[in-house]
Amino acid sequence: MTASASGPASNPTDPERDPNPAATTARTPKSERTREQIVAAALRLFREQGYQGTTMRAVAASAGVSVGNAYYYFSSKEELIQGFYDQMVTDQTAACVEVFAASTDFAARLRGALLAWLDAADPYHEFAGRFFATAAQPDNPLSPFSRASSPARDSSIALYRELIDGSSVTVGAELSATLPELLWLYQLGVVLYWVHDSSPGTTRTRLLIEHTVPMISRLVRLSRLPVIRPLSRQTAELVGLLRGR
Amino acid sequence: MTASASGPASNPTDPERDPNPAATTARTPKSERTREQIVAAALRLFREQGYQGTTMRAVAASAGVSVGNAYYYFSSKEELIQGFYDQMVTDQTAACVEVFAASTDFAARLRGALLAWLDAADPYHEFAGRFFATAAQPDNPLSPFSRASSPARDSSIALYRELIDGSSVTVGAELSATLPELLWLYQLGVVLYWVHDSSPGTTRTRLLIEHTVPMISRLVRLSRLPVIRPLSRQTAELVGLLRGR
DNA sequence: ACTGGGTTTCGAACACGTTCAAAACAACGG
DNA sequence: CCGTTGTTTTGAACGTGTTCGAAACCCAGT
Repeated sequence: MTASASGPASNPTDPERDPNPAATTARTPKSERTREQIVAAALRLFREQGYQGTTMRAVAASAGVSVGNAYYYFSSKEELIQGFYDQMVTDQTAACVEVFAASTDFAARLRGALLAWLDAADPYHEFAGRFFATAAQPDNPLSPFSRASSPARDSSIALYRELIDGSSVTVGAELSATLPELLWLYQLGVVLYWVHDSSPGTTRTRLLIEHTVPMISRLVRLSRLPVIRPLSRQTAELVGLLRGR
Repeated sequence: MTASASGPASNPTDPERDPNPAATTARTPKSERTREQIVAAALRLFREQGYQGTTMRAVAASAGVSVGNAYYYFSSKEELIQGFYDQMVTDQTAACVEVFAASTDFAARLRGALLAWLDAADPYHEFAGRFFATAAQPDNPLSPFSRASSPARDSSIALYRELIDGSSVTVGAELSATLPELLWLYQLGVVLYWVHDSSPGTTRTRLLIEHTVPMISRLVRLSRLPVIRPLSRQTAELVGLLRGR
């Protein structure tokens, strides 16, 4: 990690280099090919040698390009991780089609969605630690809250919207709008735990899911109770307040 | 960041170099002096130039030692951050003495404790991002959940125990044991938000506190209600289950 | 004083992420 | 074909975190 010479914010003019992040479509000519080769090589090496163990020189060599060329497409090593991120959302969404078709029970659907994420992420468990660490940095474009990852975030939230709407549960009016976002936050928490989970087969995380899903489900149902209603309202307000960074 | 040559776990035998982390006591001879000079220089530079902007060479020079010597005491640049961490807990605890003396109202005390943390951490806001990022790494000794930071964690949890016990609130039996730990987790969440908060004067974080403290307070009181009790119990169980990593 | 072993300090050397100026290539108008 | 202009590719060079073998220092035991 090299310091950025002078000021804090490095490049003053940033005229958007990235052509298009659309998944597999070959938008621009076949430079898209090179890009894919690089990200593929990176993910493979990350899986095999971990994040730290993978050098940019190795990625470039493995992709059959020069180091400089890798940097032409990805402005840093961290940015290569976006590939991983995208793949997670894609895989989870795909797996959820089946899950959602199987049951309308809220808890079952929530459980399924989380397990789907876990399955998709499993091969990258070791390297995910490094990933979420860098992603946790505020200014970092990879942060789950950042501008740059809003497409991934939005589609993840949309997934939870679908999870709720297709389920048999009735959500109180106050929470209805914000519940998907809350569930997304909950998933973030589970992921955070998973990252730290070194138990064989990530048993602990699965335990966490088995135990928390019923609690969430119960909470959602309770949210309509008169005693709880103010809390629901406050929660919804809070989310609204804190959003829009 | 250099790769660790061969396997994932680097050094096979790790015969504990660190003499003793006790705060300011000059335990071993006056090598302790050097250590302090280094950490002081580091914190100062971090504050002035940020984490990235501070080079190990600069830290060493500013402390009047050689680069190699700095590495004799701290095995990495990240490890220098422990100094920051320790200072936070110390400052917060000190400030809370006054806060706790001033009121027995649960919400007031909780609010005060959080604001105390905020005040202590404020000068390091920019650099805190980098800090928590690396701290978020599972294997990292700086992780708030790790073995290495258990003293800091324990004393933080103890602080919350005191906060509760000295307050006028009555906690349900099920939650009583685990509530301090839960509050510590809550604080972790606030800190996480603070790290990402770029509003002037960290207004947003203060808003978050003003809004969530009453909610927490309400939740704690509700925790004894018959409808909620099972949830409290489950929560307590969960914490017990997941602890003991 | 001298010796020997431990601790502390040094700074050159290394590996890696990143940058940059220039070369190679592609596309197109004459 | 030849220039011109824009895109892609290259690899040497730079700055930084980190390592390592050797020097300097300290201090008890003789």
